[in-house]
Amino acid sequence: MEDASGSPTAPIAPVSVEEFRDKLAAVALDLPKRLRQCAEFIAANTDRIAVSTVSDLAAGADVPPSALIRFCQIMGFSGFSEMQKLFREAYAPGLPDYSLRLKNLKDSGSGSPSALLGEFIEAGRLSLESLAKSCDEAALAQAVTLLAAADTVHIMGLRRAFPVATYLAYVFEKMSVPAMLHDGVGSLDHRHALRRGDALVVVTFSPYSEETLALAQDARDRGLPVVALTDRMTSPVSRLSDAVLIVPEVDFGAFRSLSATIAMAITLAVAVGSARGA
Amino acid sequence: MEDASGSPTAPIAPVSVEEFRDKLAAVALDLPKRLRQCAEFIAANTDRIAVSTVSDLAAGADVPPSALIRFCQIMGFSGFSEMQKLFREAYAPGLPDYSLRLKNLKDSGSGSPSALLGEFIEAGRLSLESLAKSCDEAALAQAVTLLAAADTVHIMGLRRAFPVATYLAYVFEKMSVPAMLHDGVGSLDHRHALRRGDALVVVTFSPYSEETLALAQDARDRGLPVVALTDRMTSPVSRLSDAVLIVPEVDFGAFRSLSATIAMAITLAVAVGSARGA
DNA sequence: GTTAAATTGGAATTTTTGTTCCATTGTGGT
DNA sequence: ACCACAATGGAACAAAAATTCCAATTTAAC
Repeated sequence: MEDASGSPTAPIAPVSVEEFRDKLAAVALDLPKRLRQCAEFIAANTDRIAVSTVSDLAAGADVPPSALIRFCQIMGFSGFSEMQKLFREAYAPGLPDYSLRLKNLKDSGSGSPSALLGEFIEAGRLSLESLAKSCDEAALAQAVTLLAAADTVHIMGLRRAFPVATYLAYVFEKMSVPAMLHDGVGSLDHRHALRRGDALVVVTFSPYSEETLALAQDARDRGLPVVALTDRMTSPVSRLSDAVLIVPEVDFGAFRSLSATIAMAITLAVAVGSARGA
Repeated sequence: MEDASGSPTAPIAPVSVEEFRDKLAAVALDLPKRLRQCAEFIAANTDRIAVSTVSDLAAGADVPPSALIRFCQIMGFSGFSEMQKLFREAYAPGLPDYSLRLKNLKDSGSGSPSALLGEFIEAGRLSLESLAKSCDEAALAQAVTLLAAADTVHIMGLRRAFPVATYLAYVFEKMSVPAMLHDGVGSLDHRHALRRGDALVVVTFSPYSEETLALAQDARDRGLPVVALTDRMTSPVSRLSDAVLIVPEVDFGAFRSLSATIAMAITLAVAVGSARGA
């Protein structure tokens, strides 16, 4: 800790990408040759820092690795690793402590209702962000195509998937898409409602209910298109479906915020409605 | 190149992220437990492969590092490093900020399903943020108190509120809270199910359905506590309720994402369940 | 032109990370 | 109940990366 006041360059490390750029611009001007090369190369390739090694970047800047390290220290970091950390965290904000967050969620479950609400809001927000990143566009497009071509769209989902199923049915109706909601009441009574030219949407999360899987199997046997809205790619409906939409929902114990699932459901319904030209 | 034909799992490593996803979906289905955990975690966090170490990812998937390496080999790579290389090369710093990315989504292909999904995600996120700010803690606490003291909790909500009502019913059941879901099928048949000592939760949004309002009025006349989950302070249920929970849902087009409403519903149910259990 | 200070390159070292291997555990079939 | 096989976890190992250090070189000052 000898840099308390005497160092020519400020010893405080940037804590954000913006601060980093500012400091870089400030420092770059009066720097010896090799270090300036570092500064210029880094300025031009800031985005590569997160995924490169010291030697990669050093080679790119045409300097020895040690020079690059020295540059990092001038920027205020202890070394390259610490600098890289900044960029790695900036790339995936919020998600690194995913599992940690769930733990916090459980711990604070016994607190006040509004604290609980805060946690569920956070869970929902995480789910939505995650969905934005991991959405399989091809599968979504495929699902829309299949459903848009169907005569009647059948919807099946029980237990915690039931709210989603009812919501889908509601929006389909609003969009003038012929849709039928299957509840599990009279066991498999409704399966004969599936006719040639129809399509089936199944919504199911672990633990996957037998009735839902049975209906999907039935539809598949008859050659009808099946679209699945589920939680895991290894869900048993995957092998029964022509399009599988994975929604990465953040659970709290047995409970599911459904934010991402609802977003996916409404998207599906509206896109299908539009595609039909209704 | 010794992998020409003999290996049980296809030995050809993906050369693009798309190929990777396809292959992942193909192999994930028949995989033992730990390896499946790997597959699912990787599927949900594909974007973090480029900037993480083996132990980071293994910890996230809750498996030992060796299992993750084995998974990489099953995917056709020689090890983790080779797999990571693919993602480091494909690394595009195109998503600096979440909200910015959504803005781009709106601007670009406003007709495609994934653009639409972006819209709904954003709407949901805004709703959740808004709820976090505007939550009436006193009303929430009051609602929990009322419902925790009730014998049976009755739930009513139609049309677009119906999914929320079914969700509430589901979570109450999970929390061992005696609950009864009123659907509007046989008109007002169920109103006699409301008995002394019970409480009612109504969920209703503009335009407020007559049946829901009627049931709330009925409960109030009989002196039963009524909790309302609604969209406006000026909603007609307000004057009929002992606790009014306002959820500021952001609409997109004619549709309601329900993210904030679901978050409020699950909070209510879990808080009531805890209060009763304690 | 000589000397002192600063800068540089690269070898040596330390730390971290990735990979392999084997003993233990679990599972399905006779 | 036993055996054979597959899967698993973790310790030992190997590889690679980051960091330090010092001798060689350059630059600036007198």
